[in-house]
Amino acid sequence: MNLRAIKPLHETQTRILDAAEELFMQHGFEGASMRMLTARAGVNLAAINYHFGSKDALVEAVFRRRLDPENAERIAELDRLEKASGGAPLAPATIIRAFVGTSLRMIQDEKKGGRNFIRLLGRTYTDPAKRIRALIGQLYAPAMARFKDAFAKALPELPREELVWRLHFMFGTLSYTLAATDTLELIAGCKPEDRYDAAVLESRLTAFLAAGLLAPVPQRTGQRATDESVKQAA
Amino acid sequence: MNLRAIKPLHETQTRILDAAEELFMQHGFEGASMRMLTARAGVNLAAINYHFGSKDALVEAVFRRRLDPENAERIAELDRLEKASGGAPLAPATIIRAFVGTSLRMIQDEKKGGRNFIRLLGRTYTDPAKRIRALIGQLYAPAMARFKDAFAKALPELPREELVWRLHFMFGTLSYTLAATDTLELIAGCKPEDRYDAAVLESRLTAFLAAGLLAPVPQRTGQRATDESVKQAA
DNA sequence: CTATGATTCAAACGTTCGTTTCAATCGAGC
DNA sequence: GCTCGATTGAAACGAACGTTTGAATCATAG
Repeated sequence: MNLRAIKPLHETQTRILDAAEELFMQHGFEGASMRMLTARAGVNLAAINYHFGSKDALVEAVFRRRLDPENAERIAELDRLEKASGGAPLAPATIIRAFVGTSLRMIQDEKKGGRNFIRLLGRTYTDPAKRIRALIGQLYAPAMARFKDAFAKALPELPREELVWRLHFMFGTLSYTLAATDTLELIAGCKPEDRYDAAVLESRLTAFLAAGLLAPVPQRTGQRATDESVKQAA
Repeated sequence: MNLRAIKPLHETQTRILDAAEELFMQHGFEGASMRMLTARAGVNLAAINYHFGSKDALVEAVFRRRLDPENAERIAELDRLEKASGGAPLAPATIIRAFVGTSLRMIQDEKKGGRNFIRLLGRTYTDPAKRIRALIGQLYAPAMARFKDAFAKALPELPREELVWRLHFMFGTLSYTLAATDTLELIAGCKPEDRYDAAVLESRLTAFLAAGLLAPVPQRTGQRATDESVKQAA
């Protein structure tokens, strides 16, 4: 009674999700219209509302399809690493590589979304729509908490507040790197064919991020004249 | 013949630019409609087309108003530092601080746009619309080239390709940090009142970025199985 | 005061948006 | 073969979009 339905249903839904992934990345969520999406997917205009309910629900489905497995994999890898170390704290670079590597592996695996989705994801972190950022945050929260604990265990001497900031910086570097396609050409001519070589990029990113994470904690000399400016902003 | 016109003309245009800065940040360029913008600015619906020509031209004006002076200031500060050093190469952290500091100073100075514009800017780096990214790139290009040369002089031993990547990472960290408002709360509870204390943030960011910039260059062991994946992506 | 050019105003333009409707089509179960 | 729920199809919905129009209003120069 349901076997019959699964095949073509899954087929249509998948085609819509694939088209949405690509067009959302190219034009944004508001810029990609229902008519563009359905035309690209080769389905009827009404199919999105029929299968997903609304355009907003489609956006959520696009992210859930990729992020739920990805973050599960991320956490599983961290579990594996900690189990293998037998209770000894992991090296920070190892934790970084576990987090970064999972994202970069998506680039190479078209089945997991490839570059399309990962660039869409990078752009969405800073999307102006609060609803969308909230969705992303919610999907990332468990993995984020898990990795934060791992870092705290690996760096017991680093002040908690400084750690939080540095995780913020690291997440920013990763998401921006995955999203940006122009800055690199802006800074200097860059061969695009090795720009997304995931293994090389993973090494570069891990080296950069690990060094930043382990940077000496700056003495807080900067607090002199800032109180008033904070107050005026309130 | 023109003095009379300057006052109210400037007044209306400024009100529109201020409203656009805020609403573009909150809703994005497509999400903020002409009717929202003019209502917030307290001007007639036709005023934007009258004074700026089109909505697209308004977007460009919003960025030009802030970025042209900002990047001029950035370059001037670098000139000043190099002149003061008397030909000796600058410390990388000094160059970073010059770049980062100019952005962060905007946060504290409402006359220069304050948080509103700087967050709008951070979000725009990854905007899906090619036209907008091209505009931002064009406005940043001179400052970018200038700072790239300064870093190359400060780090003669760092391979040029690695430097370009690390500038990419650094620019990403900065722009994401300025844009993101949610990730920090996601990672851990964070007192928002010191989140945008520019002086403290400048110290944190500079320490993080300088460490990343000076990280050991990773040996490129990652190139083993990546050739095929590069080809399949082409 | 009158004439002139700049600016504001209310109203409407045609287009496109996301969504809905309802008939047509499909495919398995009795 | 017929029935019935699931899916697709073509067409239309009202709303909102960016833009344009032409008259009204304003402030100055003569």
